[in-house]
Amino acid sequence: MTRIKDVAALAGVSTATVSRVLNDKTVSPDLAAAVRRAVTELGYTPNRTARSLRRQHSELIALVLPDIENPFFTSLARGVEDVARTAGLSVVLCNTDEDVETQEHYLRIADDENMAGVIVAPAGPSGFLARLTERHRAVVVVDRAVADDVDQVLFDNEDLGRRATQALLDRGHRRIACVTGPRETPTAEARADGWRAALTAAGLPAPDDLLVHANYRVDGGEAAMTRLLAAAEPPDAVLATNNLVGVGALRMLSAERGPRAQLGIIGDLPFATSHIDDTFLLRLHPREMGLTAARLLVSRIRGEAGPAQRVVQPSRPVLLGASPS
Amino acid sequence: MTRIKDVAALAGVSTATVSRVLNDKTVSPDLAAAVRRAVTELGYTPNRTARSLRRQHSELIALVLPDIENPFFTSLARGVEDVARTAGLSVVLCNTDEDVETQEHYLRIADDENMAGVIVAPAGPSGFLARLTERHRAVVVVDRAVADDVDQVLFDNEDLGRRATQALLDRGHRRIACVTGPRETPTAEARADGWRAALTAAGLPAPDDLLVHANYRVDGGEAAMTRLLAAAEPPDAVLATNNLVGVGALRMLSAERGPRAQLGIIGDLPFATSHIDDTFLLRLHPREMGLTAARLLVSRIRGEAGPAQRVVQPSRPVLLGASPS
DNA sequence: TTGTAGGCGTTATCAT
DNA sequence: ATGATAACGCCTACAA
Repeated sequence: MTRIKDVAALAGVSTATVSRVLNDKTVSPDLAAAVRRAVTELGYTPNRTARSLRRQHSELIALVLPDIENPFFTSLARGVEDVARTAGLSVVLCNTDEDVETQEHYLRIADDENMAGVIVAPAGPSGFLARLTERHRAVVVVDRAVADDVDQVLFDNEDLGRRATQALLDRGHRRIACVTGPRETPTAEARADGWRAALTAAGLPAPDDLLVHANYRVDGGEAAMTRLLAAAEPPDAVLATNNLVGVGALRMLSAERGPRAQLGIIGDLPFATSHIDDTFLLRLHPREMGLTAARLLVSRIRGEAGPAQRVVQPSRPVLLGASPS
Repeated sequence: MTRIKDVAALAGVSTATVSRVLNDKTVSPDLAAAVRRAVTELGYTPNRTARSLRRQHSELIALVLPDIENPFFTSLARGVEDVARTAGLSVVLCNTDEDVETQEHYLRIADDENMAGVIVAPAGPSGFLARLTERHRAVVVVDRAVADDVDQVLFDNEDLGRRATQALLDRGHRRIACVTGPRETPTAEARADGWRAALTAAGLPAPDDLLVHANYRVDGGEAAMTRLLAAAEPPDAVLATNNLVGVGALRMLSAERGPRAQLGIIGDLPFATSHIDDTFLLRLHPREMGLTAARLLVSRIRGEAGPAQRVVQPSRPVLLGASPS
């Protein structure tokens, strides 16, 4: 295992000089050259543990996500990675499984490992970030709003719900159901609010039996769709407010015979196994949300950022059908 | 920021004693109690950077994957996580995007961060593990065989290809095509070999025009299926040798009118948007592969493991249709 | 510009 | 069983 002192010995300089070369401080060209030669010859790379102990922060950032199996979040992760790598940071992905304790666990590790910063899509209620912000750690929240005074990158969820519903109205549908997430989930509620607002604005009722609170996963979408299709007065269109319930809804619908309900989905379906030309998609581009969040975090780590800000991640026009991926 | 010396001061002992309590060494009960009280009162958690500098290894393990957006690998990651957490280790997920250089980058970081071990599904040719094994780091390879003398958890890929093909033969199909990955990809080749072996064993030809080397992603499956369906003599059954090309194949097939080819897929389709009762699935259970790999890694980290071994991850009987997820 | 030396927070060795 | 202390590898005053 080669250390900085080995490099120093080989180059005939002090460890301080080696360190300076490695960190682009002022060193005379000839010595710098000698050091670099020694570095390549030995294949030396600095011990990051020692470096981060000394500097009081590492070159790692934590990306804390509630569900790593959801393509929305993996795509977001790709965006974060792209920015981080060009900034010389490495991304550490942590999966909380929507569990507040696991989330605490990972946030604590990020802290104890002196990580440079954290990007988190929070599970559960807010307030958990106090310890991190108190320690002046760089923190960016994505996808789900919190009350804390930190940078946040969010969708305008009510607007998403409204626009997706409007697209269904524009197609002439009048009895439009909404499948959303659990009552305690703010994004799910906001998107459902948008659905309600759009219907109301169009002078239509938004009866309770057309709003289904599912579990926001594939099986939730299946169950909700089954229930809606079996109703006395089935809807002629359905809005699924996230990608997973959209998958479930589509799956049930594909088995249906006779007149099919029109489906609208807020989200993307990269692994659709059927052509979905007849489905409205309001694509969210989570990758760009990741890019935005990472850029924000990097500037905060570098101390270039001002007061905490909330960025509303723009989304695109509603599309009919999905281009693959 | 509270340090071990703060705890020591509050408990009226030396830092050495605090450290001993934290690491379950022998300490008199009363002093231990005092220390624990001080720890909770201050909310102290050890600085992991300092700890790992001293101990020469951290409590992190790296999971280096070629494509974090592929559900196969996210599911594998979940398995690794489950074992790691109960062993007191935290998982760091790294995405190489099938790029050898990026892989090198992350493996180097794992080394420089003194991580306790690495689980890697290798991108590109073998030999890249030399540095890690030389340094006696704990390493487990998953999914893709390498020549290095390290623990490996693999499928018997040729057997997978054979069994999946046999299932199609059992259904009476005779003209069976195979859509697999690029020529340089060993797992893709091995599964195709299995396809060929099954056909040969059944006394059937395995002509070149029935074997398509696709790019092993969704669009590859689409392109391959398009080509096969447009052929002068289209197959009456198609084997897709991984989940992503399976998705693409299914997508094209779902648009097809008239007599549909029977599809067999090696892999799972957690996000299928259609009912796929008429598709053969040979499910791989990547989560269990992750469990196996992580158990192996943990025992190696603890020094309990013997010589490097290759574990063949069992798979299940071919299923007709998929139960969701 | 370069070198010397102290310290980041923890654990392990060596006395007691 | 407990405490003082050195060491892990690096960076950065400070001195020269």
